[in-house]
Formats: sequence, C-alpha cells, structure tokens
Amino acid sequence: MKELNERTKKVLCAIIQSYIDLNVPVGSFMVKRRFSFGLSPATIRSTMAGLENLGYLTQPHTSAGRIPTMMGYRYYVDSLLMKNNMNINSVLLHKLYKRLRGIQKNLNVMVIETSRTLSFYSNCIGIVTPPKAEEKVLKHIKLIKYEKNRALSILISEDGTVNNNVVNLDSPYTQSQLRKIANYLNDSFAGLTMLEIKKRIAYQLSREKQACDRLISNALIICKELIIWESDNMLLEGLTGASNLPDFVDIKQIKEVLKTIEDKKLMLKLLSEVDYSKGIQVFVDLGSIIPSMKKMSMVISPYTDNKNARGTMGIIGPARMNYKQLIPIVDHTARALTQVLSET
Amino acid sequence: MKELNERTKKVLCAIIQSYIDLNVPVGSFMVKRRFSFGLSPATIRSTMAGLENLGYLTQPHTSAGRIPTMMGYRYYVDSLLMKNNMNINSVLLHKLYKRLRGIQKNLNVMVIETSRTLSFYSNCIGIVTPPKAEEKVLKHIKLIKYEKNRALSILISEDGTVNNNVVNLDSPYTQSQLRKIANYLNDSFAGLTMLEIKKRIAYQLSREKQACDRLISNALIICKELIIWESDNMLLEGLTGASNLPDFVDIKQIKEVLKTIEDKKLMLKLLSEVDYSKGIQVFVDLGSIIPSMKKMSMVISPYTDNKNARGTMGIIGPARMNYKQLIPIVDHTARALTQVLSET
DNA sequence: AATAGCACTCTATACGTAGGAGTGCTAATA
DNA sequence: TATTAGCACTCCTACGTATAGAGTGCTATT
Repeated sequence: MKELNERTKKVLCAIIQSYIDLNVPVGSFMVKRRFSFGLSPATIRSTMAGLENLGYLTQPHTSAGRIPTMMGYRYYVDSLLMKNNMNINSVLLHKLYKRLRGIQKNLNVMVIETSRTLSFYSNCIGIVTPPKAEEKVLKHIKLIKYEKNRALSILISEDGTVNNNVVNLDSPYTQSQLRKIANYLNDSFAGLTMLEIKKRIAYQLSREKQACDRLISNALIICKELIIWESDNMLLEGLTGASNLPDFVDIKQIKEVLKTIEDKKLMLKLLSEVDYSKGIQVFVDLGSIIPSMKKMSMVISPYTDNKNARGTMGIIGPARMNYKQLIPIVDHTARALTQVLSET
Repeated sequence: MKELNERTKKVLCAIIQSYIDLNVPVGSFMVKRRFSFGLSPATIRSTMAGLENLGYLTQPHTSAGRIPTMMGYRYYVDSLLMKNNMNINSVLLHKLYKRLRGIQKNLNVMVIETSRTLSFYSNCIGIVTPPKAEEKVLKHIKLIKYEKNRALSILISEDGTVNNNVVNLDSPYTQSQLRKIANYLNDSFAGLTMLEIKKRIAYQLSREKQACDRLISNALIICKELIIWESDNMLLEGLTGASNLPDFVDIKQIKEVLKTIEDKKLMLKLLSEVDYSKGIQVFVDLGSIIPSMKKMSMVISPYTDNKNARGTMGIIGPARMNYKQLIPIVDHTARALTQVLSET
C-alpha cells in the first residue's frame, strides 16, 4: 500500500467528509465549492479517478459522483485519530458528565443509563457490556433457605454488583448447614475472580471425589452452579434514534440489524474480543465480521472502575456516521464512566 | 346500531377473512370465487355498498375492492369470539405446553420465556407484564450489611420472585441490629401485599413520629424505600418477527411503533387498565388509544398463579392479523402459564 | 502538471398510453 | 320484489418514451 501524497489525502478526506455531511455522491464541483483548495474540478477529477483505482472511492454509476468504500472510511478514520483534530462541544461535554454523575452508584443502573446516554447524544445504538463475569472478584456469598430443597444464593462482587439465584439442593438442608456451606465458600474463594474459582472447583472436585466431606463437596457443586449462571450480558439502547438516521431507508437492512441485535450472541462474541489495552477503537465495516451488519460501523472504548472491573461501551451506527463528532463523544463518555465508577 | 341480517354478516366476514388471508382489497368476484354461497357478484356488490354505508368497509379508491374499517374488524372479532369457531392445531398446542413446562420455575425467567413463546408462534410482538408489584405478597425480608452506611436488602415474595436492592442508612448499623430490623419487618408485614404494607407504613409513620423506637422508625423508612423501588415492568419480544409481516412495509409506521415500545410508559398505562375479570380481550385499533399504534391490534389475556399473582400477557400486531389463529394461541398460552405457575 | 472545453453516459422525473379489475346503474328475469 | 346480467365508467398500475441535469473522461491547450 503506497502512501498517498498530501493533496490526494486532502481530496479523499474532503470527499468523505462531504459524503458524511450530505449523504449524496460527491462530484468534483462539489469538492471545489465546499473546500476551496485552489484546484480546478478537472484536477480533482483526475485525483478522484486515481483514488478509485486504489480502492478508496467508488461510483454508484458512471455519471455520478464518488462515495467512499469501506477502505476509504478506514483511511479517513485513521487519519482523524492520528491528527486528533476532533472537537467536542464543551457544553455537551458538561452535560455528559453531569448526567452520568447524577445516577445512583449501582453498576447495573449505571450500565443502562450509559447506553441510554450514548444513544441519546449520538443518535446511534448505544451498547455497553457490564464488566466480564469471569473477571469479577467475589466478595461474599450468602445462602438462605428458600423452599424444601432449594436455597436462595446471594453473590456479592467487589465491583458492587449483586446477583441472586435459586439453587436446587440434593436434599433438604437446615439454615445452619447452609451457613456452614456459605462460610466454607467465603473462606475458600472470597477475593478470587470467578474464573479462578471455577478452575479451583474443577480441580478439587476431580482430585478427591470420595475423600472429602459431603458438606464440602455439596458446597462446591452449589458454587459451580452459581458461577455458571453468571453469564455475560450486554445492553443496547436507542434503536429508535438510530432508525431515524437517513441511512436506514432500507427496510431490509433495518430488519437484519434488529435481528442480529435481538440475537445478541454474535455481538457478545465480537465484544469479548475487543482489546482492552488499546483505548478507543473504530470498527469500520462491521459487515466483514457480522454479515448482517453491512455498512455499519462501531466506535468502542473500554472503561474500568480502577479496580478489577473492566467493560466495553460504545455505539453502533451507519458506516457513514459523523466520526468527527462521535469518536469524542464515546471517548468522553468512557472517561466519565471510569471516573464516576472509580469514586466509590 | 341496527343488527345485520344473516347474509350481510356472512358477506362481511367473508370479505374480512379474505383480506386477512390475502392482504389485497377484495371485490365481488373474489368473494364469489372463495366462498360459494349462491350469490352473484352483483348481489354481493350491493351488499358491499350497504356495508360501506354502515361503516364496516371502505374502498381505497373508486374502482377497487373493499377493505375492512376498524369497525369492521371489531365486528368480525366479536362474531368470532361469540361463535367460538376458532381452531388451534393440536400439535402446536402440545408444543406450547411443552415449551412452557420446560422452563425452570423462576417467575422472571418464565415471563421472558412466555413473551418469546408468544412472539415465536404468532409472529407478532409478544408482551407480558409480571404480576403487579403492588399486589405481590411479602414472604420474607432479609437485610445484609453491605458497606459502612448501606445494607443489601433481599425481598422475597410469595410468588417466588426475589428482588435485591441497596438501601442507604442514616448511620452505621451492626449486622445484629439489621437482623432485629428485619425481624420486626417480617413480623409486621409478612403475608401482606405491598400496597397494604405501603399504607400501614404511611399510617404508622404519621401517627407516632416521636413516640416509637428509633430502630423501628428506621425499619419503616427502609421498608418504604424498598417497596417504592419495586416498580412495574413489562417485557416485549419479537420485534424482528413482527417486522417481517407484510403489513410493515411502511418504514414510518415501524419507527413509530419502535418508539412507543421503547418508551414503555404508554403501553404500561394501557395494560394496567386491562380488566382481569374478562378473560381474553381484543383491542382492535390500538391507534384510538395510542396514536402511534395506528392500525395495530392487541390480543391480551390475564394469567394467575392461583394465589395472589396476576399479570397480563398477549400479542401486538397489525389490525389485519389472523385472529382466528392468534386468539386461541394467546388463550392457550395464558392457560398454560397459569397452570405451570399454579403447580408450585 | 494543471486546466478548459466538449462529447458522452447515466439517472431521475414527468408524461402518455393501454390493460385490467372493479364498480354502480339499469333493465330484464324468476 | 329480490336477484341477476349487461354495460359504461373509473381509477390504478405497469410500461415505454422523452428530457433535463449532473458528472464524467478524454483531449488539446496553457
């Protein structure tokens, strides 16, 4: 891939910016009118022809202007991130922080509210994954007698999330037996991540099937069940807002996207592979990963509570989205969320 | 409103059934072809003209067949319910019961799964409201020390639902103090509905502001906070399926519906006013209640656990939906859910 | 190397026409 | 008197044609 010369770069970015702004194939005259770098339409035309050959632009038909290819968007976004010449309205920024700060400090509520916020300010689909279940650190387990052969378990994590679940027992236990089981589990596992706990349980159960105490082996089995139940999840908000975008005129596309989102599995898989170390990331053309997401992009950023909890949050919208505005919005929302969560 | 004569009824229902089946304005020849009651097209035409005058049918334009008005659907559905000549595939019925029976007996999961089931078998939007929070009967409250000034509360209802919530305390309490508070609350309120508890708390707090024990008054305040938090909710599934219906060609309509559904408030209000005593109910033309739901209908039925819990469940779809199939589906799903919940 | 000029291409829009489905009215019929 | 056949009429839809406009690529010129 040869490096583009300065002028070619400029023309490419001008075209993409115009297309993002106007949603219409942009021709040589349009570029000249909107960005008066002293070039004649003819010159711009030949540059455009070059960019088309290189694969950055394409024509819907012979006598139309150019529109960006996915490769074009990729280039555009990368050069934006490089130059970092994006701007965010300071009033909006203030509102963003205020809104997140106003929420009660309950992680579950926080996650919902963040996805709403993202959707609200971006007019895209807001997406937030709570901290990964496997990485959560166990703080405390509590077991309460519930029905004859069942116990209510309460699982408190270091990050403040609480999960409850009904576990089935092999035989009736008294409340004091349940307390003993809970004590054992707390002594053994508090402070460890769910992943570590899972591993240890598997090890202990395999090692001494017969040797150990019935109470203990039952405790292990209960705990195993508990942890399995703690599955990953994800929250999406703002289908309405997103569907108002001019790009969603294609009803087939909208249905496809709805379907994928309702399915969640694919999205979760994709999100689980996001690289936490990288900061903000832009996936231009989700279609190459999830077929139904053709011509869609995702801007995503990690967040943490500065302890163990790490999650991802961002937006999904048309590849033609206004990156210049939206990348900073996602970025600042992630910072704001991290900050608020760290204050606990 | 004059009663229609037998033949006119027949023609009206034939036209509506045809329109539901084919989604095309139906003319006199069509009726003759599909339903050979010995009438000539000319006769059918004059009957149709009469029905149009009465407001049951309408013409998209002068030289087209007739389509039903909302009043027409109303008449059609009422006569269906009256004659009760609806049929349900017994294989489908079997699957329906099997599916609901296969779910673990956790009310929350049950509700999600029911709305999925409804959506799956109807290709409409499935809608289920969990039992009304106010009508829930308190079984047991448990308080656990959580952080300095906070306690984790676990609220178990008779119907098996568990809610947890973090309550803020005015000052630090020890675990044993919390236990005392919980005991007091259990002694006072277990077995009452949330609504009753709310009333009693309001009464007690107002009656003896100074007289009573600090612990008790705190207990009351905590409990109040808990109960307020228990708000009504609703679950919707199957936007994808519904959007595949041929009626949803209008993108504007689909967006309007999405918006309303995302909002939830209007829907909840509507559902809270459903008459439990009536069994299955059909709202033809939701548009008259919720403007964005033009030309949509709702088939809805109550369910119970044969104790205190009562909720509503049903489907939302185009006014042109196949009532003959879908009314029995909703009906049987409600019966199945009631049966499964009653088995606990 | 950049530009002006020009012929060419393709789309979107409007318009006109023909075909067809369905009606309402009227007169004939059982 | 209720029903029906016949017929003129209406209106939608599909399809073909014509036209304006936007934008291009190529070529000759600066």
